[in-house]
Parts: sequence; structure tokens; C-alpha cells
Amino acid sequence: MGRLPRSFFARDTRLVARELLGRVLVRVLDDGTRLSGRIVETEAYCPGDTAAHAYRGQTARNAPMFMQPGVAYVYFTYGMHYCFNVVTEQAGTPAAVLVRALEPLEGIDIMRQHRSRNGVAPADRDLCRGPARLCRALCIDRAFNGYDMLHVDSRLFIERGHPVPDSRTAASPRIGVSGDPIARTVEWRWFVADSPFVSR
DNA sequence: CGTTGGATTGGCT
DNA sequence: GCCAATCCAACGC
Repeated sequence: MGRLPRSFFARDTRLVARELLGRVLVRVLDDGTRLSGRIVETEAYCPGDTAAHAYRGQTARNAPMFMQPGVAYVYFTYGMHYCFNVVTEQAGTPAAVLVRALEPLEGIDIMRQHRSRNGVAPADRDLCRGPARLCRALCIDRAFNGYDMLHVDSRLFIERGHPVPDSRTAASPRIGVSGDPIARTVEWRWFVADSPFVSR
């Protein structure tokens, strides 16, 4: 199935976050193995948003958020976790969508290996349930920070999948956002209402 | 240059 | 429900 074009990401971040539901995030390993999952939960981090990493201007860490749409922004947090975003809007406008959960589709055996602790794999519904969990399952780390997902030979990209109708979509405040009451309460998290693969 | 706390998770009470 | 794990960029002095 074809990939979403760069123009898809070059739009309002909230619209992109909402329309990413049902799309398929694909990671191609060095040996050609495809790992993929249906996007079931996203969050928008917009220009001027006090919860966004770029709120106080450009820094070494958030620089990818200022790059062209379709670039990956992968940040390291809590000393051990990676989180994956796709950059949105025009280059120079800092914005991105955090992908928070996937319904595993391809390469589930490999994902179980990546997510195993002491030789024990979590239940399939937990493999990609959470932003750091999906990064571990798909082997997404700092090597993909600032990576153009629309490059011809890209090993990380998003396919069209099947858009989710409004009737099966729900919104809520974002998870783990503290500080500014506006940023904490605005409903910029979207998820597939009846999916067991959604976090929290 | 020292301090702080984070777009989280897993394990334990 | 609570808290430690474990790095490091950002910010304040």
C-alpha cells in the first residue's frame, strides 16, 4: 500500500493527528523484515503550545520539530525511553504529532522479542500500547531523530491504511502533560474509541 | 558548572 | 496507587 505524501503532514497539526488514526507505521529492519502497526492513538503538539518541547524556541534537542513535514522527531526521556513523533506544518513552524499506540500488524514475533523482559513477552495488546513501548517494539531510537520518512529508501514511514471515521474516534486531554492549565485540559489526544490497543 | 525534572514504564505495596 | 530507574538538555547562577 502507498505511503502518505509529504503534503499530508504539511497541514494543521490537530488535523494531521486526527487523520493519522488508522494509518500504518512501518519499520523495515536491516534484514528487510517489516514491522508494522495500525495507529490507534495520537497527540498534537502545536506552535505556541506550552506543553511542546519547542515552546521556548529552537534548541539542539527540539531542532527536528522545525524541519520539513514528514521528518521523524525521536526524543529520549526518563533516562531510558524513546518517543516517536512525525513533524507537521511548514518547515520553520515547530509542530509534531506524538504517536502513542499501535495495533500490531506485521512482525509480531519480532516485536515480542524486542519487548521481552527476562525472556517473558507481554500480551500482544501491550506490545505497542504506549509511546515508549512502541518505540522499543519497532526498534525506533535516536538513529531516526531528524530522519526524513519520505526518503525513497526510508526504513521508517507511514502508509495510507484505512482512515477511521469520526463515529469511531474519540478525543481527550493529553496524557502526562503538566503545568499550564490550558495545555493540560485542551483535547488534543485522539484515539480509536473501541480499540483495546489504546494506552492508559 | 550544578541542579532539575521530564510528551514513561514496570515492579512492588 | 506509588515510586525508582537512569540520562541529559535546559536553565539558573
